[in-house]
Amino acid sequence: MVNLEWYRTFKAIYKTGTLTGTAEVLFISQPGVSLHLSSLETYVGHKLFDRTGRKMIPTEHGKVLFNALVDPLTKLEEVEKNFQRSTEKHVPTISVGMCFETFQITLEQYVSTLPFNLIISFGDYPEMLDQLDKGILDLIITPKKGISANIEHESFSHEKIVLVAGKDVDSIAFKEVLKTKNKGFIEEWLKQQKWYGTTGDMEHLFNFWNLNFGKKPDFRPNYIVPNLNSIVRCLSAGTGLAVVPDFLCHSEIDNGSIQLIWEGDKKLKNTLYFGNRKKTVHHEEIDHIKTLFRKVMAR
Amino acid sequence: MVNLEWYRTFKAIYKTGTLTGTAEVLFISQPGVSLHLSSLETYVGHKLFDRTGRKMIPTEHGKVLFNALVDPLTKLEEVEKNFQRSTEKHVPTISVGMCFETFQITLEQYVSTLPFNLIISFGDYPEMLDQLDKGILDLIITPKKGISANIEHESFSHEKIVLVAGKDVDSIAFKEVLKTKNKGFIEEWLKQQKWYGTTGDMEHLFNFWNLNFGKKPDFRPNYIVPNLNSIVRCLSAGTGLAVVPDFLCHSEIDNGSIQLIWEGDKKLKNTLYFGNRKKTVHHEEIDHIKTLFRKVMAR
DNA sequence: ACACATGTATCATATTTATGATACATGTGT
DNA sequence: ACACATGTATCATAAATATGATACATGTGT
Repeated sequence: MVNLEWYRTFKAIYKTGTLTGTAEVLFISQPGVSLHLSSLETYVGHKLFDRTGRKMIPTEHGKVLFNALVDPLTKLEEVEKNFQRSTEKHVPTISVGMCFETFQITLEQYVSTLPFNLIISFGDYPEMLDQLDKGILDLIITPKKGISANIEHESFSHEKIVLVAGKDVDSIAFKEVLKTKNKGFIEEWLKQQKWYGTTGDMEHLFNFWNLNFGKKPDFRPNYIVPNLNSIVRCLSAGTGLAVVPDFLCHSEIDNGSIQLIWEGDKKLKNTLYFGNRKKTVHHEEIDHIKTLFRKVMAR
Repeated sequence: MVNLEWYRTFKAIYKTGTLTGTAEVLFISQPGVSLHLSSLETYVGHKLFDRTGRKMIPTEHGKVLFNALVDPLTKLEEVEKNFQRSTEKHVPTISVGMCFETFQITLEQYVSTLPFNLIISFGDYPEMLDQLDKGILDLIITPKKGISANIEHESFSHEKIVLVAGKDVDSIAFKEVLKTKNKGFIEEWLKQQKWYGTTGDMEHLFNFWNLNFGKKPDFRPNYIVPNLNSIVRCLSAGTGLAVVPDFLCHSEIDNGSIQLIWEGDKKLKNTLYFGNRKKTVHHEEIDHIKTLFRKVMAR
């Protein structure tokens, strides 16, 4: 098996052009460098440098190898810097998992202001929970609590799944229909309208329909757009209906570009939780993000 | 300095959960694994695993470290596979440098059909030439020849920098103006029109104007779009003028959605070259790409 | 053309690192 | 509660690796 140190030495030779220089850079002896290189050359089965008078010139194979490993190797060398036992703080990286739509209307606007690095990861909730436990994620925003003992959940807001419409939709007429309390009428009126949906999940629409009409919706949305925020933007154009979490369109409802026309007979409401490991070295950063969330969600 | 092998061992411990298992996976002894881990722990200054009865449980620091290094480390471990002295061929990766617009109208459509991996790199020509020499690129498409002895150039096509217009532009009128051969008239007529430009370089327009009017253009384009292909698409809508390389809009000119209204009094013409290292292990793949280019450029 | 500066390869030797043997620790099943 | 399976830590020792000294090679400047 190739010794990873050979790679480091190889890269340094490639950069410095001499074994002596490499030795100085890596704080090892020149014969050691020579040894590393010859070991690597033997291993890969190709000469990697042409030894000219003063300089090591990479061969074609050397160039190919170099390109194959510079990027990951450089990144790996960087890792060390973040772990030196030093007093100087380094900028940590926080990984947060949530659904795409939530990110767009909450954190996105603040990303550039964060005093640490951020990785947003989109995925489904059980997977996110697993990754949180494994340490791949540091914080998740989810409507479903997990059961792991290492993870603490904290509710911070609610989402209501509601029926919204563009401002040009005749909500007065719909109110009249609602007043009849006749499920058949209501359903029929709704099915007459133009509906929006997303490529991925129809979960909200299914649940909403199921809760209010006791069955699956027997129609397909007329327009399929990439995500829930696209729906909100489309509705803002004037017409159409969709079932979405209310917090995704608070501002649009407030300024009148979208109407909340029905919260449902039985209301569909989820609690939103923060989830993070109880033990974490990133409490400060996580709290920072939580604060931003609370600010955005409290309107 | 950390020994990169410690990382490999650390990752394996994280994955297997035991030192013994790690030893088997890495073909080293269990005490060796123990040594690597304790060395790494000493170095980073934190315990990385809790030793429970049967399993190594990563500590918070262990999780953070793991996340910091899995990706690059895994990639680095992959490198080895591509260099084993084996008879089985592996899929090579070819790096090609060219300008963004050229890529879009030539290679883009064939990318999925290539029997090798491809990395397209966009940059300026001198830099690309340098990277070609260093082995970071394997092939470049450029209008400027370099001088390095290791690099061979081959002309394969030409580009004419021409004045094009949307189909609704009154080219008959412009022909009349051209007939006057009065530079002032021509310039005036052109400046009356709506012009397109790109965010980045105005080089084509500058050169064209300079060659035909002996000065810099004293107006700014009315519409600034991201790249030359955007210009072509915008012009296809009907109106507007732009100076672009002809090969970017061959098909649009042919089908009449764009008019080539002036090649200039003095023609602005570049030769396009392939550039690659004379010594390369990727001749076959490079020839494949060259063939595609010749096919696209010959119309 | 020469001395010199710069750089690589090869030794014997020193140091580091890995190993096998084994003691010790902790869950598991009866 | 006990024996046993599974796993880690710690030795002395073996093997691998790194080092300093030095020979050798090749450009550079006078």
